[in-house]
Amino acid sequence: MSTKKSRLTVADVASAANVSKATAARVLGGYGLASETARKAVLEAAERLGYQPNDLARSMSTGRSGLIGVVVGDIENAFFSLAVRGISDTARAAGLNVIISNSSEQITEEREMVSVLLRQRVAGLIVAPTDARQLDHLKSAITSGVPVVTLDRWSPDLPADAVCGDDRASAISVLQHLQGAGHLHVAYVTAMTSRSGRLSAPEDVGISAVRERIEGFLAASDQAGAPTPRQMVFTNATDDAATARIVDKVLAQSPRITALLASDSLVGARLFRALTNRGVRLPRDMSLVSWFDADWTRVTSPQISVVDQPTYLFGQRAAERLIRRLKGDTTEPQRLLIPTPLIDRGTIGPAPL
Amino acid sequence: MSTKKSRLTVADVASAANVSKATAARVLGGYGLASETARKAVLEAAERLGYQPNDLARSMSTGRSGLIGVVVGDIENAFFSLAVRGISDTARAAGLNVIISNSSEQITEEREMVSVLLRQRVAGLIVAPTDARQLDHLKSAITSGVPVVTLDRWSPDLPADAVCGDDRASAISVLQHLQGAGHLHVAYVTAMTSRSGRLSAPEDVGISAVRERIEGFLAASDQAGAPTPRQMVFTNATDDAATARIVDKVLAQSPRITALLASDSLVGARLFRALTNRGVRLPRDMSLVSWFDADWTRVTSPQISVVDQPTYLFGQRAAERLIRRLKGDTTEPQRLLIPTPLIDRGTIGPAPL
DNA sequence: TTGTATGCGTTATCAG
DNA sequence: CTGATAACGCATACAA
Repeated sequence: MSTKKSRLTVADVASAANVSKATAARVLGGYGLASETARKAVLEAAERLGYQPNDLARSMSTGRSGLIGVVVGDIENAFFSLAVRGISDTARAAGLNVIISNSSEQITEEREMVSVLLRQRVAGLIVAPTDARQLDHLKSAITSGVPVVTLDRWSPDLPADAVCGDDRASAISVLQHLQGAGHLHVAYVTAMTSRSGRLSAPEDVGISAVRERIEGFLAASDQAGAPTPRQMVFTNATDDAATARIVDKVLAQSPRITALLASDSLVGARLFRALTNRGVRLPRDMSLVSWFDADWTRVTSPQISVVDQPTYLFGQRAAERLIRRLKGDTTEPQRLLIPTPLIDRGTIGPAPL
Repeated sequence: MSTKKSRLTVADVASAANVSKATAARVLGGYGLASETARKAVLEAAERLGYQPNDLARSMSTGRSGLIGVVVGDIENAFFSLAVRGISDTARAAGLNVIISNSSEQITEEREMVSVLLRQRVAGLIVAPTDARQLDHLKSAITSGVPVVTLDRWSPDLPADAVCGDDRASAISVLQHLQGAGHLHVAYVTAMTSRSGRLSAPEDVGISAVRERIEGFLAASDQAGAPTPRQMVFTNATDDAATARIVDKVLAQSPRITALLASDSLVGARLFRALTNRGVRLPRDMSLVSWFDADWTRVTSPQISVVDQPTYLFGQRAAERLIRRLKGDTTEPQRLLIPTPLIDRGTIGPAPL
């Protein structure tokens, strides 16, 4: 009799409590006025029947969805999953739910995911844009009133808050540190794909964080008088086999390369394995610095020197900024740079020779 | 003039195309009939205006939300983030979106998250229940018509599909393997918290996967004639310091413990660090096997022997099962056991003495 | 303080 | 084939 519909509504509670739908809605929604007696009757009825509000309907009415959308490159990567945790924790504390999706670092997937999230009427978006030159989908989100915060990446073309590491500066300071230890010939290795296996132009690097690190790398190399620094940027380190081939090239190169920079912790692990397999000893034969303080960097011997990117904090800050926007902050978009200090563990040594 | 409301609706498109709302809805929604001319007019207008459907409203109308809710113990843990990736990929391919939340392995948080997801009217739930003895919230979800699939964990009390590793069997086979190498005194180390630091009773282990592994461990120990196997289960390995204390206890114990089982890869890494710090050499002085084939297990030397839990596959299978349920499958709930083979890399050696 | 009536943007029914 | 019109579950002006 009573259970003809799938789930109960305010109307059911209202009639059970002998009040109008509006009154029941008011006390259940926690807004407007209601007498103490009415309130008690409604709450008692709701409890007894096991009423659960329908947030979908509420969102339709209010226009607010209570959802924020997140698009990261790859949730499997600890870099992002830590950031996601930071976002989740902060969002939840503010009563917001989080929908997460992956772009697999591909612009078509990123567009698709943003579109899906927009259709779900998310209140705001946190995105790690995979290509700084293709931001139209994010621009139009902003135009249509959905605030966007970019994570780990940034573009001057996009009027959105950004939370990033200080990539250019940290690349420079790492390189200077290495130069101080006598390393003139340093290579930068990234999983970014390219035809030639070497860097064409820094402008061709879609992920702004990587581009800025490379720019810093090139600037510091130039300044130290390193020859052909652009030839020292190796791309396509997408798996163990490809990375092993890069290591072979590196080891064969003359003048001898004495230090390696890994663009992220996955590349770092691949480099470490390839070097170890070839009997190269760290840091005696080769120095190594990896971006991101991943777990694995502290179980090797020696432990790996890293550029520490506190991505949980990235996530927290990004969520905080977004929440501020959702509360109506309309000040100028801000770019928040989070320091990413070098933690020199055991893989920076004096340059051999 | 034209842009008075925040976003456009079918009505806007309809009037722009000079058709009725109903007709516009039909072609935009891809249901019902429409003449070729009407269809063209509507699509053209939608394109021109930049119409984007409102999935919230659609969900309200249809009752289907197109969302599935996921509650894992900790998204930072590669075990879960891999599984989440498997879920996401599979769900997306079926046109479903995924809302992810963390329980932090605490039942109150798990309850809260399930409740939030239910209010969002998710179509189904994938949960890694943190306590097999507290499942009422999941039961009532099922009762109210929301299918549930449990991930990595399982309870006979819950009428839900489950996708798990074969924990009991793999624990037994690992122990037998160790026994074959002469190890009689083996310890099991877990991050589960307990007052005493040792196992009281297996029934007190809330996470069913861990309980089953411990049961297997105890059974195989008993059968091999190991004395007081229950004393060989060490709890509270929640961080490096606590784990180091456990290692001290282990090393001090007599008869000498010659092999360690790590309940997950975080515990494994902590054990590895503590052992290494103390100059214990693997596998000469101590053998070590960790559950989960985490990244870090292949950069140590020697590489770590692991029980391989293919959690991406766990996620895929769980999503597939859920999708099947959403399509109306009402057959008996099934428990899918996924093999978790031992990969013996370099940390199982002959027992010393 | 409470109730009535209407709107949110869809889908879906049912005459024309 | 098309067009009114009524849901869906809640919020909210406005009236009582």
